[in-house]
Amino acid sequence: MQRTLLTVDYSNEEEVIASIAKAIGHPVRVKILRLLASQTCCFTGELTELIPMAQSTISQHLKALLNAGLITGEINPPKVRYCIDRENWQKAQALFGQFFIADREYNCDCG
Amino acid sequence: MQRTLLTVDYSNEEEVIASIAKAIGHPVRVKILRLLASQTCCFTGELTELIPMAQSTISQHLKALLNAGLITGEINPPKVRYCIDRENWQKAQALFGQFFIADREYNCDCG
DNA sequence: TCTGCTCATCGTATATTTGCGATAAACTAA
DNA sequence: TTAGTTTATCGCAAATATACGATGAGCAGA
Repeated sequence: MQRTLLTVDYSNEEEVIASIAKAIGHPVRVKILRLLASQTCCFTGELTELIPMAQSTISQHLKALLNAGLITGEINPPKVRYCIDRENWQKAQALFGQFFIADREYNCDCG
Repeated sequence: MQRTLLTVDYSNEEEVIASIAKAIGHPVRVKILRLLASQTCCFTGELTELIPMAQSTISQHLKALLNAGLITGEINPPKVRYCIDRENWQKAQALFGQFFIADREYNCDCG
């Protein structure tokens, strides 16, 4: 892919918001997050029973959520326990709260 | 029973959240949304002055935000005025609020 | 008409994502 | 050691996403 010659200077916050949103931006990952956030901890094996996808595919999605910092993976042989990363989860909540709330100062008088 | 103002099918809710998150999941689109949401008035081609990217690329990103329902595009020859879609913006705010707040019922006792 | 302006779309190239089966890795228990 | 369990990673194919320049569509005014 061609990239811009200019260096786009995003504020860090914009990149953080985008990366989190990107991680959430898939129905399966939304489902996984909801399962982890609203119930007790899940293992990958339980997720494969709840989500009709190949185990390798679910593992990939879990990896994406891990990389985004939204979940943690605690090795507990022979299983791995995945949980919501509560600290980052609250940070994300605050970030998106501010992001959407920006609309409050919005005062369009050009229409 | 119904706790939100939204009348979204629960199975569809995951797809709605994912599609919105996907639209937000790019730094340029985050920047655009912030500009539209925080400025006093709506933007048109001024975006090309604020974002060092080709005009066609910015148009593509605007189209993505339009498809996600996050912004509106009002033709005002020879310009187009883009605004936050306030109704959907508030719906998105509510959706993500609920989504992150699900953590409250989270009670991990498996560690 | 013609010109200029703004924005959308097309065509292209490349990057990334997504999904699967197969297999490897790590550990436990027999 | 061997066998079984669970999860991660590899390799591949197909679909999407990203970015650009070039071009087209639409409108206003000369």
